Amino acid sequence: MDVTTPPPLRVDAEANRARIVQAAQAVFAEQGVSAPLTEVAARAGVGIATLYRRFPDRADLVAEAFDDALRQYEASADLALTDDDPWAGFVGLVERMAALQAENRGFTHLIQSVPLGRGSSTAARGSSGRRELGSSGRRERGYRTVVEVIDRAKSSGVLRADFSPEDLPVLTFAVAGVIETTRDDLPEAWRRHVALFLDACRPIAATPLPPAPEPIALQRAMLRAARRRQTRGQSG
Amino acid sequence: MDVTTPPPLRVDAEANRARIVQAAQAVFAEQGVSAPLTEVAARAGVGIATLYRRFPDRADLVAEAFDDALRQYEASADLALTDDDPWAGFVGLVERMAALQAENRGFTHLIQSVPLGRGSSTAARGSSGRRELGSSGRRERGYRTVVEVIDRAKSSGVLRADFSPEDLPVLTFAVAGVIETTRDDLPEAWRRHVALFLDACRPIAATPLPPAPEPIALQRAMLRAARRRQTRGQSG
DNA sequence: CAAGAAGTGGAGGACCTATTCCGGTTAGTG
DNA sequence: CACTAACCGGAATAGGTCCTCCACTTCTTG
Repeated sequence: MDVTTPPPLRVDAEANRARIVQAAQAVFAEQGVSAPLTEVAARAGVGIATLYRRFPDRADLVAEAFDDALRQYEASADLALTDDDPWAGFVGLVERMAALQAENRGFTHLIQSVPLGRGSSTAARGSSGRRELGSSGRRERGYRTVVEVIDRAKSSGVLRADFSPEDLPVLTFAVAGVIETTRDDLPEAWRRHVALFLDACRPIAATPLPPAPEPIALQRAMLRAARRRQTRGQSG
Repeated sequence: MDVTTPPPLRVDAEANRARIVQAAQAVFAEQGVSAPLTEVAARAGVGIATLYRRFPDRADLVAEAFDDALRQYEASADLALTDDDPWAGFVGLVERMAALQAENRGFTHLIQSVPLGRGSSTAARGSSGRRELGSSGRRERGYRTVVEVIDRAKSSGVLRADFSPEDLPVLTFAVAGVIETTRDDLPEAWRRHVALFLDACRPIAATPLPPAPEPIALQRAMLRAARRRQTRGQSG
């Protein structure tokens, strides 16, 4: 797939492209990925048509705009695995993920928008035009590391045995709900909810739980949510 | 305030009014309180103008449409207080509240839309035209009971001492986030998150927590969220 | 049963965003 | 420097929702 490399852009076009991505980062961070594209174009100082020519699909723009954030996610997972204390690593990971969501409104959307393993829009083009690891690949690798962090914590006995990797995406949805509602007036409210969640993760707190979500269904749910966000805005 | 009772409606108007409320219940439950009012009107079999004449403000319609749900909330709290086992009462309350959110998409919005103590749109009119306890009053009484449930559980030593009544509204936001994302593909996913939350509520799980939200700021956040939902839809 | 007050429906104006079209502009090349 | 392919910006088209206005209909009452 993708045997032909796209022709390089004219230098002015490449510059505009970069400015669009930069503007998108700012706008999406503030308003989420459903922000009006006209605003992205305006902030980039280009016409709306230019934006559409370069990114026919909003998802393409999103994927590229959040490459940095995704890198941080990846780094967070790696860092967690590095920690000598498996519990501290797990806690740090969970807290950093939530913090990323709080800092960057679009991160929540991204982490759901690019689930593990898709086919299309995988290759992102860097500012130089070289091919790089796409968002999808990055997200996938990140998730694999997360699973390792969880496994390590479980086998060290510091994380309850019935904890499931699928619990983290669900926490992501929950944190998104808290942040969405409290962003302006209680920007730190999510911390306490996360802290409670972490208390529940210790073996000593364990009581029987309802079954963890089916991974495939979870993925479907995330995809559907992403699609919803994309479709929205064009109406209500 | 409100010294003059509004004149009674014509019988056909009263019938239409009832049909609008009924339609609103169904539509809001399915789509949330930001659902297009044209759909409510259509399902009620009346013109859009009729709806607006009777409910100039969307919030008025919401308050009345969810009177039943609010009654269930109140009943849930009462029931929890009745339970012999303070812990079982608390657990039941939390689970029922989340279940109400899952069943009725608008409930989440309502419980945030009518916070403790406002002034206006307090008096709802029953189908007979009599004045009744308004949504606001109902919600306020319900919340008082919730606080009692929490206090009882804490003084019995079955609920961690640093638990705060404000943690429940925040849980509501979190559950809303989970349900919003998983409704179609994992309709039961919220149960596990709630179960984890409950595990965290036991004294044995307690570790130091970040401070609980300021009640006044929490209320502001809820109001703002309600306003956001109201303003939305007219654009994006 | 005949005013006339009360109520009704749907068209229309105001917003907002997405997406395309096209005449004008500019970087790159020989 | 001249020419062309690539590029650009903004206007225009296409939805979708909110809310108001107004000519028409239907209860109610004397």
